[in-house]
Amino acid sequence: MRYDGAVLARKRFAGMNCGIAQALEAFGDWWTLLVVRDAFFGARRFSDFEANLGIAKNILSNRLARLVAHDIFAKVDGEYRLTPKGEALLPVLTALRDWSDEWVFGKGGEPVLVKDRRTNRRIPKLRVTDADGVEVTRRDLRTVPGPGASPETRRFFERR
Amino acid sequence: MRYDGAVLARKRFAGMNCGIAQALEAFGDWWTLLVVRDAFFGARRFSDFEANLGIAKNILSNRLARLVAHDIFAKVDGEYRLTPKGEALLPVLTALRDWSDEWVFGKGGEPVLVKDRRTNRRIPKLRVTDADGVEVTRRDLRTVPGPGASPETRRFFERR
DNA sequence: CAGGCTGGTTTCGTAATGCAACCGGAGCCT
DNA sequence: AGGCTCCGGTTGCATTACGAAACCAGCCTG
Repeated sequence: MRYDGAVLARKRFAGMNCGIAQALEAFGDWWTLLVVRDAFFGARRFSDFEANLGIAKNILSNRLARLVAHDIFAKVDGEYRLTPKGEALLPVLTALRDWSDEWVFGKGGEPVLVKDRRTNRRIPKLRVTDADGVEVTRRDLRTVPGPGASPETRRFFERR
Repeated sequence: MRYDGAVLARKRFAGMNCGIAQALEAFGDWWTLLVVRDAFFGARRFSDFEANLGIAKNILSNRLARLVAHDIFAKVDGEYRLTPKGEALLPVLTALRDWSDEWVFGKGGEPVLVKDRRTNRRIPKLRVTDADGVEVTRRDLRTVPGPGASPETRRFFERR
């Protein structure tokens, strides 16, 4: 299946001036992020993803095409490989797993553990910190328009 | 609209033995994470979300109900507030923004900047590190079944 | 008590999903 | 050559979810 650019563009956020919306445009549906996850686990071929996920072939085909279109996967020698842009999703996947380990499964209920291959020690949870490395919460943060802010975005922050 | 538990359950992954799938079960569609983002920006009332996102009322109603069902929001005095479980999504949102800032907008194109309220310095990007604080990549990692792994999950890792 | 605002629910057309069947090429046998 | 069987899809079609707009019920406010 060819990626026609319109999938998930129910209401297009492709032009939305927000990084989170942009990220969701690239992999913001049910399957897409699971496909990426499997790629991190080592899946490369169409049949790898198909077997691991139990996804319908047409949907898988569409999602892979989309990921290639977004330069998250590259198709070489009939295999789908993570690009640097795709590899850069590691913190996203890690944050999601951290969250569910803590709030869905709870301590001792983690279905998978991620360890350092050499030291065999667990990877610590991601922390949002200030420039000095001190952990911060939502209340310590201030969100301001950046250099790429649209007029609309600026207006939004002025209103607040 | 009442949350009937079936939304997004095209194929239910609610029981899937994977944290990422679990996270997606809670907020795995287009709008839901944007609703959460807006809550982090300070939105509390139905009309706040509606105005910021331009979302249809029925969809918003459904998503809010789902977020309440998943204990990410709590409805108190007619307002939707982030629970601790919801606040814990900060690293997820941060990871998504980090990624799009780097790979979609590029340096100097960031639509929004997140700063420390006191020091006014930017929050550094999230890094996946080993136990000593050294940044690691996908190739440094090994994924193993955890204490909560289902037999199916264990089999999957044995096969590899 | 008319009118407006908030916070929804209902209706209904449209778009995405997912199952199953089909298909074309490559690599074997024989 | 002829036929078998994977692999990697595409096509067709029924089902389901999504989303825009209309509607509605409570609560203020004048």
